[in-house]
Amino acid sequence: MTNFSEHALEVTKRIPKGKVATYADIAKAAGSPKAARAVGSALRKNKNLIIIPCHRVVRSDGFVGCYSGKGDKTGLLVAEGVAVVNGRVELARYKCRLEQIID
DNA sequence: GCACTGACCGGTC
DNA sequence: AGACCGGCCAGTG
Repeated sequence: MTNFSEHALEVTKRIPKGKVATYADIAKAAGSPKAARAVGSALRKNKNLIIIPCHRVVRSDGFVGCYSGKGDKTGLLVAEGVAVVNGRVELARYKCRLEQIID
């Protein structure tokens, strides 16, 4: 596991229940604002899937995006109280500030 | 070390 | 508003 992955996963872990964060924001928090893709790669390859709420990570537009796991992110989000409409969430409502959850 | 891939983003058409 | 295109970055063969 590289430093970037660790950081990205660590941040993802801290996303509060019922909230979501964008890949771009996580990338920013990880140290590379443009590395949104890399964040996705890290989450896809990571083995800590069980301890990481990767389903709380959505795209900048609010679209849920893809998911390597079995269940679907959309369903999990709805189960946590995050309204998902047409495969997307209301960022204005559920997006959380990573700056505040990072120490 | 090069080249391809991918859970992406932003700007244009 | 919706679709398209190129460019990001890190990981893997």
